[in-house]
Amino acid sequence: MGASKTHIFTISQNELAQAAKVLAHPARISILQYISRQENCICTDLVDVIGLAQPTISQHLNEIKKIGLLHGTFEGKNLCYCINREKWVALQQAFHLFFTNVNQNCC
Amino acid sequence: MGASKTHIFTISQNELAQAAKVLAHPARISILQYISRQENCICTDLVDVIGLAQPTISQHLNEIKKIGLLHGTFEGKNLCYCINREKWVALQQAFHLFFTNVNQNCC
DNA sequence: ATTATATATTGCAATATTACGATGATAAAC
DNA sequence: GTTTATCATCGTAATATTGCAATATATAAT
Repeated sequence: MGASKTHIFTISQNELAQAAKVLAHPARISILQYISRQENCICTDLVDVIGLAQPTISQHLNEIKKIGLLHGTFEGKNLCYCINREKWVALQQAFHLFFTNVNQNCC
Repeated sequence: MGASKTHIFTISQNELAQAAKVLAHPARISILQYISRQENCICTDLVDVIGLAQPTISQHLNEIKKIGLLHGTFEGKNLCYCINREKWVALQQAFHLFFTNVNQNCC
């Protein structure tokens, strides 16, 4: 096969896994950390800072955008990406709950 | 290429991404949740409960083991898997730090 | 209008992941 | 010793991910 059998799991299991997948690449970790340190952020910066080709950065940004963690607004020719704080906090909470629940019932 | 360029990122970025990758599959989320609800856990149970073939479950368990999140001890012919609480708490802390740091500096 | 700059999209190659049948290893039960 | 039960490993097919060159798009600057 090769594809995950998502249908045999719950929605929240799939959602958490999906979110984890976005964080499952050092480039995307690095991108999120960099954006959080800037007032705003343009792709060119990321290409220089991170050291991957422009299309690759663009793809990674898209992965992060897909789960609603980023929103970008064009300011002229520059695209300023920003973290969606609401979504960020929600995700943080989801991970927190998972870690806490598993740990509390742990054998 | 197809392989991540891990060498251009920091150790902690790679480690967090690596851990996220382990959580990036609903089967592994489900396995961890199930083990936490049991006194201990044997592979056969997981095969029945989750609904994936035994070799597939075994592979997923191995992924989780690789980052030290599980330790299994044989009790006769049964292998009892247990969550490594120390490692679990350390991972929880790593995710907590990441989420908090990014959020605090967020634009 | 033309050129330069910034980002997205397409197409493709290399590699990784997911899943399972078949087989192997080990220990309990008989 | 043979059978049964439990788990791991091997081999392999299907699919997903990663990365980049080439190209497209869109705005700014000239």
